[in-house]
Amino acid sequence: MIDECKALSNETRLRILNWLKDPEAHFPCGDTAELGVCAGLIQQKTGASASTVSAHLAVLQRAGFLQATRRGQWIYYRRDEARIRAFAEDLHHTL
Amino acid sequence: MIDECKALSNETRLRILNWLKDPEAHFPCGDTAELGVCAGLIQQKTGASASTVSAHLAVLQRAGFLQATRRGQWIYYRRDEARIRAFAEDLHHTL
DNA sequence: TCGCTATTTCGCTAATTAACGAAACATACC
DNA sequence: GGTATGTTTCGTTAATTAGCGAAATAGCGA
Repeated sequence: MIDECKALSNETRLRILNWLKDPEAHFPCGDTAELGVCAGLIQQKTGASASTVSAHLAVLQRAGFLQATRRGQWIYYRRDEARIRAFAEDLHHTL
Repeated sequence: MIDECKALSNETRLRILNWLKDPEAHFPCGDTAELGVCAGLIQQKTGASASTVSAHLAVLQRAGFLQATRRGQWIYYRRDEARIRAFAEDLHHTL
């Protein structure tokens, strides 16, 4: 629970999660098939450096909110909706 | 939302919130009338220093999770259930 | 293998958080 | 006012987080 709360304690990471809720709308010129959105597009949209965004994505992945799939030199990220929902409900019950 | 998530990103603070869910059960030898639990009892139960616990309680108060009432030299803390519930639901909708 | 692109990891700096003991402040009593 | 207790604030140290640029790694095509 603490890792998840820490993952959500950052504006950029909240934004990324929100964008990935509706990839087609937020990444119109990207191939956002069921694999998700590639790291490069996410990086561009945040306006931060590639290394910073990579670290953010890693935090979100470690918290269980994102799943990653490598396809060649591209890595696609998508939300793990089940984990996100489970966390939200768990938190609701814990508080 | 970020302040709230940060407030929850600490084991001791989570514990305090949980204890204050049911004050009578967790603080049996304390006067836990509707004012809540006095800071000294909370401090003792955490096992941390008074200054540390004071800082934790301040974080929880700033996040809106706790309300404080001073009665003479004692300060009593209680949960703000409405704010806690609102945050949990807001988070649920945001994620 | 080389050159290129995509991405992560590393090294660094700066800011924030966590914890403590001491000092300061708030309240009460004699 | 002096003393005592409860609590917060301050000053300090240590750990963690945030962000960057450079270096390293991963994958691809010629």
